[in-house]
Amino acid sequence: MDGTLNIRVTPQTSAAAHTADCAVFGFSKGELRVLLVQRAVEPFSGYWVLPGGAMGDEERLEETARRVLLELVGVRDLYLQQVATYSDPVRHPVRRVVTTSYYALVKPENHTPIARGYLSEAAWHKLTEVPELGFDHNRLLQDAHHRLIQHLRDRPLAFDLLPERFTLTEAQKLYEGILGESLDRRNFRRKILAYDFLIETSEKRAGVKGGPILYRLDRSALEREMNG
Amino acid sequence: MDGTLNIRVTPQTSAAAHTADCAVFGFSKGELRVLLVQRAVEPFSGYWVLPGGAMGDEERLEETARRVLLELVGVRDLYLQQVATYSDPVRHPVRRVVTTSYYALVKPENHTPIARGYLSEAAWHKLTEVPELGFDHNRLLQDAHHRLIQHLRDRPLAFDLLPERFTLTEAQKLYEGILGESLDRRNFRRKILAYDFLIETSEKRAGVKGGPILYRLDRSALEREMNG
DNA sequence: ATATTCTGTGTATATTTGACGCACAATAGA
DNA sequence: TCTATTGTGCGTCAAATATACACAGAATAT
Repeated sequence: MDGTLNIRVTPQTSAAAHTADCAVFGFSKGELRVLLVQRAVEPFSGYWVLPGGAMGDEERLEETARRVLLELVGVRDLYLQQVATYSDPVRHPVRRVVTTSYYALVKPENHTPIARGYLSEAAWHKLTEVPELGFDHNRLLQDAHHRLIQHLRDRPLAFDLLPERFTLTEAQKLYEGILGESLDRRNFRRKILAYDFLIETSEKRAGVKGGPILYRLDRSALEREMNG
Repeated sequence: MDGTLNIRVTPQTSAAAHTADCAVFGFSKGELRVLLVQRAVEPFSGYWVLPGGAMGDEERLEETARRVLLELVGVRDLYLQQVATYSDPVRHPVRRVVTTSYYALVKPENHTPIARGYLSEAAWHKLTEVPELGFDHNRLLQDAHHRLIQHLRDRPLAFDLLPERFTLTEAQKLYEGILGESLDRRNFRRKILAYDFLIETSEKRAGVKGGPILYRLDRSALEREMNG
């Protein structure tokens, strides 16, 4: 695709590498966390960054993101969403790298991240205590978080972060953690039950005062809600 | 349909070309239109597509989009927004091309598109009468339109398409054209005036029954609204 | 047992949204 | 010039939605 009046010689064969970077969010101990990895090689050796990797020749970017996460945290993500593409020519100090960012949602307690390859560490960080990241990843992370909040406001989709059975209070804590604000218990309950993809089970959670009812997700109803 | 068998070994050095494609929306004669160009070369010779071009070596994708539009329709866009990145390995039949789509808003009456380079035609099409496009551009267009509507629902940003002074009815027609639905005149008025970036002028529009009041945009207030 | 803590439910109020009627202004046509 | 027509400007009323808040019951802790 050309047709320019530019004097540029080879815009066609511009060969920037393309990567996919993932903001993997997880919720544990009442806080939203993000999975970061620490680089052991230059550039930005010693810096924490979002996990990412180069797009393969036969791969779509989403597949790249999925593969990278699989290799790193050994999990098939429950939710993966494209956020944006960053193409500043000097965002990578060595060579030109265009990156497309995704956000993902996983359950941290299920997956202990392992540092592999060029990484020296991999760990969950509280979103409120994220250090200065390598490259432009602070910005990527910020944009991804904004997008997550935006999506969550429209339609409930964070249920993948909850266990198979959960109480409404647990769901509320999850929402509060992601949205970063506290919600009224009764209003949250009413609103979330207004959708009809929560199924009340006959079980109650033991060890908690009040004996809260356990709910489970009606996946088919959720699908309908997401599409319709 | 192919030609290039990839024997590439290292996914790191993957060198897919990267383009920016633009869904340029314009509003005229009460309808939302999109700027399409007709290809005169293979692949998809004779097909209409979204205007686009290859990213230059020193260019960010948004600059590419801006440059392509400048070269094609000779206009500095009023609004340009990234939509998504498409990376299906076979979305381009000849070689691998990743594309990032943008949508733009311009005033059609100000700019007569000119077909240049590899193009045989360039014209505004009613959004309701878009033909089968080359590549995956029907999908790109659809996604861009969705994004536009989404943005318009959140915050008013289509005022750039209006003349310096305009009546509320003109603004309403614009919204209706983009959203594809009719709105109640009085409710629209109330809602749009609830924001405070419309300044009532002392002038009235002549030649129109009712003598409607002309408004103008308070750019600084709009900025505040968009950011805050 | 008794106090404590958390869950579950209802209700009253304020705000936002949607539908609609009517008078006035400017034009168009006789 | 006078009248009909058409579109604007403004207000009202009802429905839906969001927000704030109070109390009873269940399970736990002492």
